[in-house]
Amino acid sequence: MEKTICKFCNLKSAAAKKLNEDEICALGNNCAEVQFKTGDIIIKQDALSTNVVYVKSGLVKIHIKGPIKERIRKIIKAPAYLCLPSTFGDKVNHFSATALEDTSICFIDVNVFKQFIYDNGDFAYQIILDLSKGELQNFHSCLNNAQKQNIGRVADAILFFANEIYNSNSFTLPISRQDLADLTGITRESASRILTDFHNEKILEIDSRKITVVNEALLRQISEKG
Amino acid sequence: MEKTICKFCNLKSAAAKKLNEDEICALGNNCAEVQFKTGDIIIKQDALSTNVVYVKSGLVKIHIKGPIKERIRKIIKAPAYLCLPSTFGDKVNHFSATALEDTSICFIDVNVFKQFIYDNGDFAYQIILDLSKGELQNFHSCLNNAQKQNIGRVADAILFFANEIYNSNSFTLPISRQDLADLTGITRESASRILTDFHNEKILEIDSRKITVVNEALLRQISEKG
DNA sequence: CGACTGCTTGATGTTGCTCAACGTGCGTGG
DNA sequence: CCACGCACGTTGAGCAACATCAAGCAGTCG
Repeated sequence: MEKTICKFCNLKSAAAKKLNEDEICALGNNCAEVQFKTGDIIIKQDALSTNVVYVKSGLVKIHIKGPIKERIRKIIKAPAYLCLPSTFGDKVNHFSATALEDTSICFIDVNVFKQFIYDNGDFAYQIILDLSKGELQNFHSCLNNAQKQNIGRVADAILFFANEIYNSNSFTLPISRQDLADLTGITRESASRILTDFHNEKILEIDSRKITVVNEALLRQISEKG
Repeated sequence: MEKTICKFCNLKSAAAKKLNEDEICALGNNCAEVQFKTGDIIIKQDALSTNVVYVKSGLVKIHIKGPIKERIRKIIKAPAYLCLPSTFGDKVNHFSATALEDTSICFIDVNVFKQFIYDNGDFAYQIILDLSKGELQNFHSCLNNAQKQNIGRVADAILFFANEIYNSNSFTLPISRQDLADLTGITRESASRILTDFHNEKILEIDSRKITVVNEALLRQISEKG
């Protein structure tokens, strides 16, 4: 039965590790795991958010359709909760989520989740930690973006993929140039231009979506100088 | 004794209202109320954050010294918790807070606060709600700012003061032009220019820091169009 | 009264967006 | 199978928005 699935899951969140035997059973009974393929939409903006969404494995982009243009808020790597604030702060999703690679998602009944917060202080505290860290991170990225010019933002994005996502100087970009532009808040043309600039200055090796960071020191310098 | 102070305080946060008799006593015993005058620094960036900070009354600006220039993150009106994420997510403050008018602050021992989260599910849930709403709000303001041009941001700021802070079309700006610029992420000169533009176009009546919104509809339109 | 701060205004340079043209790969329908 | 539309990517030219630089003005404090 499903009961056992969560119990023996080795990809539990920090909060879920604090649950006791009974609670884990409750979680198993009110939780559904779903597989998504690259490009699949996981949750849709403005839809009712009736579940807590946990990314068990894979890679996801959080994006939002603004009044003017699409914006990618961030890229999330498993394991992580997706948009907890949406779930609690409001009834509807404030953004969409799309899988960037094959991804496993657990949908958890929000009432069960809420009950855990009420009953299990350890669990609640972990969630609060999670939210706090998320906000700090989010805030800093906002701040950085606001002060940097385009070249710095693109450098940031490249370093983010290299260091945070793939832990390698050589990787395949999981998104298109348009998406890269939406992620950094610039235009498709600017993104393209800057990438070729980086290539010309021997900072990156680029073969369509395959990217190798050649001169990381310089890239980091560009990122920091803005 | 201090015990009674919190108990009979009529400016309790939503979370504090969920505390029981004993907990309120504990709060009273581990909480210090301090008065700040306009311009006083309440907390300082990079200092250790050993207390939860609650704004009981008054007005506060949260600002951060970036690598390039000062940035004002937001203006907070009582009652509200200040930078909970900093307190839990990290040991040091990620920003400074300065009083914009005479302000009452309660410093609460973080361990007592933490204990409430562990022991009192209602309390924990209120904090989670608070954090969630904060993040959603924060996120939307980031998004807006990123897509808007200067004139729209200034319009935003004026509307914010008129509607959120003073609930009046006529008010005295509690900050300098430089601060307004830091708040909207533009230069002092641009802020100044845009204000006189608004004045010339009969959108605002301006007498140094005294501002009256004359044509709110148009201002709102400017804010929305970007 | 002079130094200083906060504010305003104009002139100039830079950044990055828009628009437009063009190449490429992919899927669809005749 | 080819023609066609379509999404994606690249490149160049022109222009609008802003920051920067520079100068000047009013109020204030020692």
